[in-house]
Amino acid sequence: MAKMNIENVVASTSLGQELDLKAIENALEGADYNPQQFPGLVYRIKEPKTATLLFRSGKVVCTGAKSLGDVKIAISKVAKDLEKANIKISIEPKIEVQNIVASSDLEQEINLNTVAITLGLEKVEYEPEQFPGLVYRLDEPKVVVLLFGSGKMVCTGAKVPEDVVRAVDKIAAELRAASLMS
Amino acid sequence: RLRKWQRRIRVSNATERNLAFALSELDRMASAMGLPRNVRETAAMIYRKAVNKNLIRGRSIEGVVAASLYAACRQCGVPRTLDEVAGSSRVGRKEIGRTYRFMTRELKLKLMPTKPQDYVQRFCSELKLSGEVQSKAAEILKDASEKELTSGRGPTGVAAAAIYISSIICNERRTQREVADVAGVTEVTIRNRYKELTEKLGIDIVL
DNA sequence: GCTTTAAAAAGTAACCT
DNA sequence: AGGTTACTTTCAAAAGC
Repeated sequence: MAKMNIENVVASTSLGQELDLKAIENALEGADYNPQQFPGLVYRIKEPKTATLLFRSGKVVCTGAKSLGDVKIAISKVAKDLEKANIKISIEPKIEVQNIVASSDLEQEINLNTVAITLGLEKVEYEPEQFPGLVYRLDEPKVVVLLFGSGKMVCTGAKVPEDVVRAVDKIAAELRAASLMS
Repeated sequence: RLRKWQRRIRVSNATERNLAFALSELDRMASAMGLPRNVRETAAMIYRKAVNKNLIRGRSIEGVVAASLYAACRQCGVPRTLDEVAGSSRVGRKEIGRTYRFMTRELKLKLMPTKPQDYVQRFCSELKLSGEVQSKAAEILKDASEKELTSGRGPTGVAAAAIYISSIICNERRTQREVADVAGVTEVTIRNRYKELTEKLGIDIVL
């Protein structure tokens, strides 16, 4: 019933050692470093298609992965590339998922104006002038869901896939309870 | 003790000075936007409430004034878009929007989402269209709403298309460009909304 | 608050033919 | 009139302004 698709996973970790970003930029293809603009070096790899941010402190942020498994694969590849380019990584990176973005579908058209007025106390924001989606903030799980007139949704802020499922189920239940959806 | 009094006087002066500045800025913007007195008074009331709740901390007076005006227009049923408000302010659209969200939250202002119908009178007046066109547009918008043709679409764009269609039906035709300029949307948007409304509401327009 | 990254949703906008 | 690209919204981490 709840077709949920993970679209993006953001995770962080640390290589446990300081990095010479200038040297890495020159050694790796696909590495961009503009300290004037941003303190992190951007390293893109094609498989899994991701963009990893490397910081002088050794802290790492991986974005773009389509699954939790891809995050591990991507970070392992980045570490391997760094070693090939002379930098030896001594520790096994402990990965922390920071955010999961997923899409889902209620498979029914929704009247956003009615939803905003009916459930519009503290958790709903709907400004069609600015953005077509209704912003729905949940406390438990602590995520934000964008609900569109088509019934399609985007859930962000989740730490684990289960948060997305719970959020979608919770919203569907609330809409049904208010007869805003069958 | 004398010090204490002097400080109170200083604070009092600063508070009064800021309030005076805010109200003059509010009046300047309201005049530039051609807003009626009731909207100005509502905005001033909202601004005073914001001051009383210390919502100005970390924000500019001009930003809070602009957001107060934006909120007042909506509360009075004669909304202006954030772009229109920003056009008369030194503060950008993005910040006015943020301040507006913050204020509605803190002051518990429960404003309804803006609807296309809220713009019909103003746009028709600027286009010098008759009450007949306004009524026709209102009729179209009512049907559009019932058939879920307004969810997620920009209210001004839907209103513009309904007015464009009505102007043709009532033989008071305005071009897409004329309506687009008044509504602050592009001709492409009017064309898209026009196509959807005529097709899904079964309106036949013979050009 | 900003800067940078990625990604989806649906609408609107900008630019080019 | 189309078509393509791009921006709007949401989220989190990183280091530093």
